[in-house]
Amino acid sequence: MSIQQRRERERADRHRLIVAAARDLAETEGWEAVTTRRLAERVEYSQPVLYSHFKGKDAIVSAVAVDGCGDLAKTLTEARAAHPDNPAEALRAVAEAYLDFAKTCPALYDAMFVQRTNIPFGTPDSPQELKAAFGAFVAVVKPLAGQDDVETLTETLWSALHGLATLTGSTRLRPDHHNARLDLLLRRLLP
Amino acid sequence: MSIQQRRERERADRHRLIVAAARDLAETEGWEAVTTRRLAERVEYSQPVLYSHFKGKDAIVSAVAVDGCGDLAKTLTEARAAHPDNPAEALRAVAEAYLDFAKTCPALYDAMFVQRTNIPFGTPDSPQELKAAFGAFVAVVKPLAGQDDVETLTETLWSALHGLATLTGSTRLRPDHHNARLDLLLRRLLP
DNA sequence: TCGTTTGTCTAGCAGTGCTAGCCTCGACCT
DNA sequence: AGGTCGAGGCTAGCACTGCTAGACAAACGA
Repeated sequence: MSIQQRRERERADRHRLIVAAARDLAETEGWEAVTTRRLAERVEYSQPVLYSHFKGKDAIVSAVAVDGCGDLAKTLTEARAAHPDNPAEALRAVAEAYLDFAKTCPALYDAMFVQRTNIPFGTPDSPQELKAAFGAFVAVVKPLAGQDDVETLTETLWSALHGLATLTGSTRLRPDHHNARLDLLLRRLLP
Repeated sequence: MSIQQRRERERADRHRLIVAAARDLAETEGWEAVTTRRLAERVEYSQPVLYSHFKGKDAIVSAVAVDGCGDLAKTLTEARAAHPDNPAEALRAVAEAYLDFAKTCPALYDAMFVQRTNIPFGTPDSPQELKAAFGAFVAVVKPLAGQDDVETLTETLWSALHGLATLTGSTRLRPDHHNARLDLLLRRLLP
């Protein structure tokens, strides 16, 4: 019995080790550097071991993405909590935290919201980390929604921030004017 | 002299043929299916011929992207021209045309605005097609900008639409509510 | 007609994701 | 305690990727 438990624990540890290594490698050298061979070398196992934990490389990327959603949720929640009595300030803090997250961890952000994935978004069986991240957005939008549907407005705000994050990150927008765009967006979208 | 001209003409034709084949293949089967071998087969030349026209696969993707920007510029300009005396209607038409473009040609859109590229965006030496597409946005935003800087506001609107397009396209937003999000965005961002 | 240039092709390199099949080691049962 | 057996790791290999060196042929200028 206890042997079985120890094995499962070791398995879970190695699972986490793989995800952490993939995330680290991606953030350091970009996703194109994350090959099964290099990843296997990092975790000091041979390549096929990865496939006994994950169905394929895509599944590893997805695991990293879900992991990242947990981090994002935490970041956003903290940003909101810093301004408990000022909805507008809270919104601004959350928006800035979101864009900062995308800027600080571009590869992680890419896995979460850009790369093709089969993580279920916006459905009841979404991973809890994902719901938490979206929930943090909803909480900060709610006081400012007026008569509009909160979830729809939240999705719209999220989309706008996502657009800013990705277009800025891929240098498709003028690098200065970054703050001006955010100011404009928040002032006009959620006054 | 004329021989030289004929050769250059043939080269240009083949250049266009390659770009068109890449675009078609990407749109039909996705970018992951666009390999140099399959592309060479499509244009009925051997693989190394591609490399006498383009520095590498990335350059082919970039050429497709620039090509697509020309199409997008045309689409947006037409959408605006359909409502010459109603700025709000023109904006809505352009926004819808943009999202429709992204939905209809997802692979092309991906090459233009998602994939990593070294096309210079937002600088004086951007390709003319790109400037034209952005110009169409500027034209439609201008009458509604009020006191805000037109270019900054245009970038913000574009970002928001881009966010909607990509998150919708990757099924990260609830599929219904699509129109509700667009309504909300336009009503709040550019009333 | 004879070089020379221009262009295309075959063949191959190093690297990718993924898997078949062997082999070792340790947990079990007698 | 010793034999059995299975979980789990490994080596080796497949079919594919982007890209390139070097052979070869066709078309050009003299």
